[in-house]
Amino acid sequence: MTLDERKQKVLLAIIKDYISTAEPVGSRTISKKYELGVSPATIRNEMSDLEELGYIEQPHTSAGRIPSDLGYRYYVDCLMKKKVLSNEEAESVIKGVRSKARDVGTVLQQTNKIISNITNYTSMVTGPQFRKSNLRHCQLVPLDNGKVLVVVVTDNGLIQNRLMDVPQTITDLDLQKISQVVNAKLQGLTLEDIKLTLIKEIYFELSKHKNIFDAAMDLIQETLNLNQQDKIYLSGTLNILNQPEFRDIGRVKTLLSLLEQDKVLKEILSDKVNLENGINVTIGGENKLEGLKDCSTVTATYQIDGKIVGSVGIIGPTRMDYEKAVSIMDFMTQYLSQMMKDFYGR
Amino acid sequence: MTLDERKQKVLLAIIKDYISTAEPVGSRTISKKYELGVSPATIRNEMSDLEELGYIEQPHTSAGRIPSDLGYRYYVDCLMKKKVLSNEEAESVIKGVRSKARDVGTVLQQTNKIISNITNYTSMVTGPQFRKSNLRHCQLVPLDNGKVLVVVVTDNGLIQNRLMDVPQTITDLDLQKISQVVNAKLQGLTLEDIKLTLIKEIYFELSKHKNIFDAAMDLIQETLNLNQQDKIYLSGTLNILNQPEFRDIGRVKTLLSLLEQDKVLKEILSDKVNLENGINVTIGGENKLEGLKDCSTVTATYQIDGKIVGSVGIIGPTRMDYEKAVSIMDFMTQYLSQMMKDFYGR
DNA sequence: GTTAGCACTCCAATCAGTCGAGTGCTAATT
DNA sequence: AATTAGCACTCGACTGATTGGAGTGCTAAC
Repeated sequence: MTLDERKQKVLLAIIKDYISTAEPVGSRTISKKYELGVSPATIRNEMSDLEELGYIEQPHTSAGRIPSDLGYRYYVDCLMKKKVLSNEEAESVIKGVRSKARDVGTVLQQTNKIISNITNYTSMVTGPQFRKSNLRHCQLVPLDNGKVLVVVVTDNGLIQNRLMDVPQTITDLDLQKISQVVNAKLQGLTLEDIKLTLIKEIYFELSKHKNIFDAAMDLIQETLNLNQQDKIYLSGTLNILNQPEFRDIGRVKTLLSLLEQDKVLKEILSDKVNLENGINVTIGGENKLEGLKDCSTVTATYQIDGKIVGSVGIIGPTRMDYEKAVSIMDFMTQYLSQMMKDFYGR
Repeated sequence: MTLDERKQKVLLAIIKDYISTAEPVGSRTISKKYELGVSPATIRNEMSDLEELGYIEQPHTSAGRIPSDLGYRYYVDCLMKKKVLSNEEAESVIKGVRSKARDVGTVLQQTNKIISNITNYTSMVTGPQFRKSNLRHCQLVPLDNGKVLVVVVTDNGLIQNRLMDVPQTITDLDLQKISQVVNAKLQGLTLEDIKLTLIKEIYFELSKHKNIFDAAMDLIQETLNLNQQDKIYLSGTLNILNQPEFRDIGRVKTLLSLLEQDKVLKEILSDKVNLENGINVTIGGENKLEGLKDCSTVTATYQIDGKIVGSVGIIGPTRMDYEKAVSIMDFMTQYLSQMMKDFYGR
């Protein structure tokens, strides 16, 4: 559905004004603040039409209009201009991340923080997820007192370890041998591969040290699995308390409870991950979750070697500054892709 | 200061009633609900006295009375009976933790969760802190592509690791040798010991592999340091939203912002850690932090081999159910001490 | 020392009245 | 045919007055 030019202008004015003031906007305001060169009465007629078409609504008679979900949708899809971050802003972002960029975790966390600070909404990031990670190395490190440290490393750099007891009868040499066998047989394989065939083979070879081997396998499995349900970083949760639409404690509670659940965050981030462009906006009632009906989310993905490996998201009120949100997401995901290349790329 | 028996009863009644209803309590209520055998008028006189003494106060004329900080203090110190957890409750706690008790972190987290669930307040726990930890083991694990994994284990079970690049010219054997030397020289030592003397000695021995050794030392240092500024687990932050005294968004924000800062939590937990008994109650204005003036905290410590190594804390409104809070803290710290013995004790 | 009785205070809730912002309609204007 | 001025109308937000109830403090009687 396409609107004539003046209607577009009116809708745009309403949305912009409402986004910045959070108050219903009336015909007089528009004709004064935005230069359309027509009288309030004309605007009123246009508004009446726009309301009929479903793009705006009235909280009650004798109040101004506010955009409906559909109105926002039209705005995001057709009216909004893509803004690019100013050089200054970009600089400060880059500096903010670089200064602390030791490992992937910190970079993600830092990026996240910056997003929530700039936007004043809540933001979240998932770490790089690889479809299947391979076992890179497994090592049994003997400590004193019959304790053994099991270390598992995957090819995407995840490291997990666990302390375990072993009978004193097992020597360092035994451990070395186990390590060797495990590595020789399983290195480079995915979890599925490992599960499918090879275990029996090793069992045979290592039958003497069955329980140690079991423990090691346990950790390997856990580690290789862990990637898929990776950590989600969250930042700026309390920012929603600044939004006038969340002056009600009940709402705050509902939303904060949702944000506490990783499952929910994951759902938000992975919802429409397959879209071509990358940046995706979900407005108000478009959200599947009941508790997000008054919120909008902006999600995007970042890449390594052209493959999508993680996502970034913002949650704010439906009355969100979409222009800003989108432009920041755009910049940040590009930047993240860049940074990730340094860590993982070939 | 000691009060006559009837005044005590009246004060107790006011506090109990106020804790459970959050409404100022009047003389009539007391004479009806609590069996003191006297008329409202008499109660009024007593209340007037109690107010003069500073134990209760009136929000405004013609309202009932509410306990003052001093009143709560008297209650906690003199009037409150120590309750012991019922067998049922204790059972369910134990079950709740046991079922997931794989490592120390999970136990602490689980304990924490249970505390906040039972009390409906916010709770926090610090992990075991040892004054100085010793290096137990350091291992360089060669991976492919010239990557090396450095693993450091301390005697209290903390494990850290880091991936690093080394020139291809270094062989597995070199690495083994470095590991050996480092372990031989540094095992069992604290950070101070290591810093002071031995480094030069090793430098000499390993002069060929200076940069690898440097990296390893870096991680060792970091790991041995890490204990002191250990992780703090937090649970049930949103519970405060259930409290009527936090119906105001501004307050919620202040408090939640405080709880986001580890520094603040640490301060709360370590404030009076040296008291004999272990369980410590800080009421309203007794808190040093301005933002906690309307809150009370209950903190306690747990032990390993008789030494205090960590603390547990609850934060709630001043109108807190101190009896419940204290009894749960009592049980939980004992239980934690018990559990820790399994992990670390001799 | 205790209590009944009563005047008094103050909050909370309710209601009427007013104001102003904003609309929708109509008729006049361009 | 589109635009606009004018006007009646609606409705929420605010104001102020009124009322009811909970609770106190004081006094005098028991």
